[in-house]
Amino acid sequence: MLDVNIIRSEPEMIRSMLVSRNADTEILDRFLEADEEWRKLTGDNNELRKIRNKVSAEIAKMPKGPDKDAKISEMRDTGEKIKQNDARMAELDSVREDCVLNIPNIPHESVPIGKDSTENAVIYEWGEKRTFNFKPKEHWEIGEGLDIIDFERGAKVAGSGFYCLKGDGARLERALINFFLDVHRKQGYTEVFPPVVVNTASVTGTGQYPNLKDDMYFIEKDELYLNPTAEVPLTNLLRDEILAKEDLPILYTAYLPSFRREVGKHADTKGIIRVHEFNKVEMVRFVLPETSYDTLEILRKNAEDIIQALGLPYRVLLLCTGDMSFSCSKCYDLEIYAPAKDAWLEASSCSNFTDFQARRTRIKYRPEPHLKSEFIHTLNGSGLALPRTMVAILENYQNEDGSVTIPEVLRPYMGGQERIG
RNA sequence: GCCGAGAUAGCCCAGCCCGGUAAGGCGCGAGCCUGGAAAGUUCGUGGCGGUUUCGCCUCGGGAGUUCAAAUCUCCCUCUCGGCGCCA
Repeated sequence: MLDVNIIRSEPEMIRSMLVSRNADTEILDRFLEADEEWRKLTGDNNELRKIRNKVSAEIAKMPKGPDKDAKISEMRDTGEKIKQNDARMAELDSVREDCVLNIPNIPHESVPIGKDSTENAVIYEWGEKRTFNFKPKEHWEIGEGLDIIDFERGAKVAGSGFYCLKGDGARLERALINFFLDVHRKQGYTEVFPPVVVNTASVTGTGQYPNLKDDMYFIEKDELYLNPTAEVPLTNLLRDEILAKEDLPILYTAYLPSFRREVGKHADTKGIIRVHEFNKVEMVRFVLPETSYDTLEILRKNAEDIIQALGLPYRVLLLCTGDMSFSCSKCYDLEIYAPAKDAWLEASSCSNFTDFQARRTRIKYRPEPHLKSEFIHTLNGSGLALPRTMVAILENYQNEDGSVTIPEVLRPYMGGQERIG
């Protein structure tokens, strides 16, 4: 959510921002129109209330009689007028809120202008792509060959888009989760195990609601959403809190299953690249505003360290305005190389949300004692999404006989085992 | 699921029965005092707008009654306790 003062004072900047993000500008005009009338009525009612407060105090002190009755009757009309204005303001306010909740964050000046993912900037590549002296298999072939991924039975239990890991596959998943969390703990994050369901206030706070609401699983009876990303519960842990300046930065990490309905998305339906339920380890940072862009670089490094430790080739993308998600002002994607299709898989997204989420969640700090509290900045990065890391490991570490070598850093988590199969 | 008790400023808490400017304490900050500190004392310490001394809003959320609601009525949410059920 943007500061409404910015929308009022620089509407043309907001308009061109919306265009650069492929968003509809009609929302801006709707806001400005509603806001103008709302502000006028606010002023009117302020004035009417002032009169009513004053006269009510006089009434309290007046003796019974026609003078008093006249005042009361007068104030009855004033009260009626206030009530009418309030009703109109409530209408306008819901328009304003609807608009402001649907206006995306303002991209940082370093973000390239572009219409879609083809215009993202590749910052650099890391690692050597392995050369194979045989034709590398797809991850699902490897997984099924080793009986460590079971698509059919996963679908039997929960439906299409759900899968099951077995044996060393399940152990590898657990090893990765533990490894990721251990690394992040050493990087300074506090490990958290939050709820897997989140309420509407939480998904509104981080910006998934309303614009991504159809992509989340919703439990109607309890009005709860299945967690779409641990960014939601982690960020909302501190919702409506005023933090002490000396407590910042606050760093949380969590392993949590994530659920996405993936409506209308038909690419990558084979394998585990795009599924409805996946595990993910997430990092969230609550920081002082002036440090957030430097922190984004650190956050990205925190995620990169993991991919490097696994020895997987990857590249860093700086997303352009047209491809960035709703809440962020700047975002890097980390894509791991998958040799079977000669493709890059997005395994991490590291974003600075500036005060956009903090404003929605009302997370503040006091710069100096007794000064006005201000919104903090929030950042979030995946470290990492499990299925795509699994794909990259299976494909990059596969051997000609169908077995998979376990990356060295994971072996301590698998009882010293060196290969699967 | 049933019954009961609660929700008031950063924190604690009074006011509610009986409607009329939200009291007090803690913590924090500033001034006075002091050689310095403590103690003492004065002031400040929710939000928005205007910017000297002003106004409006704010008592978990919403609706209602009233000239006037923290206070009365109704609905909802959350917390705590008891009972029930339960991995």
